[in-house]
Amino acid sequence: MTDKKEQILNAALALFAAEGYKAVSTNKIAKKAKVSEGLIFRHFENKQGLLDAILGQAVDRTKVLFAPIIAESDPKKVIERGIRLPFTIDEGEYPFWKLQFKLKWEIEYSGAEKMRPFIEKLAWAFTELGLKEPQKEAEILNHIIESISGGILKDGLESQKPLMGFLLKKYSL
Amino acid sequence: MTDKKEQILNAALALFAAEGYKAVSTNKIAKKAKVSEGLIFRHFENKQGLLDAILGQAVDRTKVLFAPIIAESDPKKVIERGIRLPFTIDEGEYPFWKLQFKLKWEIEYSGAEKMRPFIEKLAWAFTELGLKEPQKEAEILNHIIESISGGILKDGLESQKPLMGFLLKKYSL
DNA sequence: GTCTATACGATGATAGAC
DNA sequence: GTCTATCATCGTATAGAC
Repeated sequence: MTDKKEQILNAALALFAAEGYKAVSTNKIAKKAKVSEGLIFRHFENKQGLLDAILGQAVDRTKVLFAPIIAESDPKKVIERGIRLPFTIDEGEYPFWKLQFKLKWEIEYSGAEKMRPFIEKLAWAFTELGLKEPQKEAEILNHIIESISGGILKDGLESQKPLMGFLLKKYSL
Repeated sequence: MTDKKEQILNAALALFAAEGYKAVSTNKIAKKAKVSEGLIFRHFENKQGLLDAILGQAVDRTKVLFAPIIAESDPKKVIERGIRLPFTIDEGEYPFWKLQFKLKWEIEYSGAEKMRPFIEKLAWAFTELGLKEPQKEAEILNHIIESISGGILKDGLESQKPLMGFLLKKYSL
């Protein structure tokens, strides 16, 4: 944590999440990390390498996030946990997830791939519950969850909170 | 159309939508528009002014887009048109709307304001149809429509098309 | 591992001629 | 209205000393 390499990573994540990848200069990162600018290039070769280092965690962090849902064997609980998911993210992790949403539009960077296991699990749950078109139910619910997540990341938890209880009722949980 | 100012506007819109505001240089815009770089600053003062000129249309274009829905007096038709909306956007307008989505994350730029009349109309429709929590129903449907729109803009119409018929059924239309 | 100094192309923007 | 030439600054990246 007091390691300079860590400081660079933390500063870069915070700045990229707040202002975007292109908008942030290595100079700015160095200043925020209280480190010389050259050190960034020693550790990460170039600016892209710095972004890659941050993004390298994304696959793992997404897996961790979805793990309890994937492991769940009760279909109703799968839906419930899915709906609750965006509301249970630790605020300290907001910058990281905000960066994922930003990059989805700033560069091509496919976040869709990482959602697949989650969507499939939702589809499985809807199948178990006897819904007619489980795959499409799953995709719609995923759309809702993704859009709500975006809303939380952009406008704060409070802006979306009323929707959680409503959704749980709507999916009769 | 053959007007140089128009050429700049068109080139800038296409490039901003494809690569983002920060990522595109005035030099690149000038080359695409087949115009001298200096002319951009004669017409728009600075790069931000060029973006503002493009964004100036956003409020009006959004109004035009929602106008038929706002004017609709049959609540069922309101829901139906809302669901169909993202699927009926002219492909030639994709760059413009893609830019709106991009900027929502690249700069603060509130697109939320412009959606309000639409959400309120949905809420009115759900009220007419006797739903328990029309306001929340409206916000959820808006989330779905927004996320689907994003999907179309990012991955193409085909990626989302199967969901339209399903949604119409789900809302029993 | 870390810092200072610096190369050098790109970028937003201006001045002046036509 | 439009172009060419030009500028100051910023941005990424490297070299070399400690």
